[in-house]
Amino acid sequence: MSKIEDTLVSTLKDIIKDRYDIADSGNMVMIEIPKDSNNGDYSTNLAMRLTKILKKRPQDIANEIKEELTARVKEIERVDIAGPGFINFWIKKTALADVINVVIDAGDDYGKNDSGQGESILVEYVSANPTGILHLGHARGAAWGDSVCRLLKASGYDCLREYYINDAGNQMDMLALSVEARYREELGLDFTLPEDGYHGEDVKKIGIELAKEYGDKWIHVDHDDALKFFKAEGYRLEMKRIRDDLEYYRCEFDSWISEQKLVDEGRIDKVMETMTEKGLTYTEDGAIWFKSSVYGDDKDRVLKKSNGYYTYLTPDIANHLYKFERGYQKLVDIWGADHHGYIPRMKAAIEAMGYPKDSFEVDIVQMVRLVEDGKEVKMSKRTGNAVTIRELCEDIGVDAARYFFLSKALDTHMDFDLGLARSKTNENPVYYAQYAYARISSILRQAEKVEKLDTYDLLTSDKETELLKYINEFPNMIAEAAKTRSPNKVCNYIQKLAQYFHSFYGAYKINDPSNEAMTRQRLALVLACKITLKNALYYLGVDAPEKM
RNA sequence: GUCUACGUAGCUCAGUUGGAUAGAGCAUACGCCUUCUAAGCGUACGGUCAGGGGUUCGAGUCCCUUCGUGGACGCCA
Repeated sequence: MSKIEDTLVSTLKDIIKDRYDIADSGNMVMIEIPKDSNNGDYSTNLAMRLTKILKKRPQDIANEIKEELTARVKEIERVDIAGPGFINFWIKKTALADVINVVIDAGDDYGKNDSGQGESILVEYVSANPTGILHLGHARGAAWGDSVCRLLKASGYDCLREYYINDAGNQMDMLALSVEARYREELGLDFTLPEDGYHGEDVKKIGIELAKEYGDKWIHVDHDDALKFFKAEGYRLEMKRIRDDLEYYRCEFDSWISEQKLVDEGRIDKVMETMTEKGLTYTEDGAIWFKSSVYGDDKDRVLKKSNGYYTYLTPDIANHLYKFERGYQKLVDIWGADHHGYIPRMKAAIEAMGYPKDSFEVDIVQMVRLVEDGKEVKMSKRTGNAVTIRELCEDIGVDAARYFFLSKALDTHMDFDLGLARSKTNENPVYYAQYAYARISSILRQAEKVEKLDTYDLLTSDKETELLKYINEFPNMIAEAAKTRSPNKVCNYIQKLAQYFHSFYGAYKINDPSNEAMTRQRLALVLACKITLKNALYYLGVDAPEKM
């Protein structure tokens, strides 16, 4: 929260304490920036909220608060009571401009805040199986998860970005068989690709690579050894591809958790054991079931199949418990919409094992439809398969891809307009924002000197005030976006900031040799604007170009 | 059929624990470059917040219901 807002809130709290003896334990006192600037620089609905407690008319309460407020806060220029009891206040222009020096001093750190108060939070995202290429379905969740973590880190959360690798299930055996088939194919031998196997280009390439490197060596060894080899190599090469794609897409991870490692450390058997000891399981039809319906799931779920193998659920429970065991207070997973029905059973497991139910949250990524010229693009033209992340980014650029995915709330079905993302025109929001940045950079390059000043008394026009107020809001917005895990708020902010800047630019000539004092003050404002815009783009993982 | 999300302007979407006359961008129409990046700015047009009911000082927001769309309903992962 900025200095002025801080002052306002704490003063309002003091006032209701002193005058009405009401201690604000939660967030009774809130100030907001009215949508309509005729309603003040800031506004509070405090009087209306107190009306029930005090049993007085909101207008009367508002008037009492107004008196106290004008007496106590010197930065306030004017206070009005409006509508049903809103208290609106105007801040002295000179106080608003203080933000310029705050921004310039903070630099890359402007926007950082401590709203997270060190809460530890583990975010698991992407976690695609190492059996195929990352495609469109992963791209939205990947950009989202990455940006959410950038926001959390900036807001003082202790955040760990984690990728869970499903490298132990029977899909890995299927991968081995698929790789083997492609290997044989490349060697010109007869082969059969399993029906449930992986038919993608990626596996085919792995077969070709292995044939090139090893010749027919793996045809002549013991078949089990060969399969072990194909599994290991398939896994290694698939993971390498995934990591390369994610890096290219600017998604970073702090931790890669292997399911196989959980198996080797005995964590899955341990979970099974503990759940049984706690009486959470029963045996039926030769399988071991988890009484998940007791904890809110639709029905009970199998943990161990009658053939003795675990289902997908059991290692995943171990995966999540391991997060708690490492000391994380809060777990956030980002899952595709097709896993939606899986949430209740995982929540059930977490609750059953004694952890608070709401310490685990899942953000669901709704489906994305690729659209071009008004028609849905289902398949890649090149490969005939699902469109991959890399293919998408090579077409429209990483900046546009990330920005588009981040600009819509995660839980809405999204149409991704390829033509729009590709276009380098004003229709495209990414270019709108980046253009503003390039324009700012150009202005600053041409200036003789840009520096902090002691006073900004000339920045009093509506357009300047608008910019100042909005720049001042930035750390609040970041805190809010982190708390609600909503990078789309940052996109909205960027669009509006760019708009304010473009409008300001259109109204005034900034480098004006005939008015040096004004030029210096405006240049400092432009610099603050540049820093804010750059930082905002950083939280999205989008580049801020100096030139376009 | 059951569960779960979503439904806001012609299109794509915002809308911050319920607040003031529901907002942007695009599209459409009309203006603005001998001047710091026109990839820009400005003006206008555009709404039964899917329909209905309820909760209250106040509902796009919360609850119920109908309709529509997507997804999930395996001893798959």
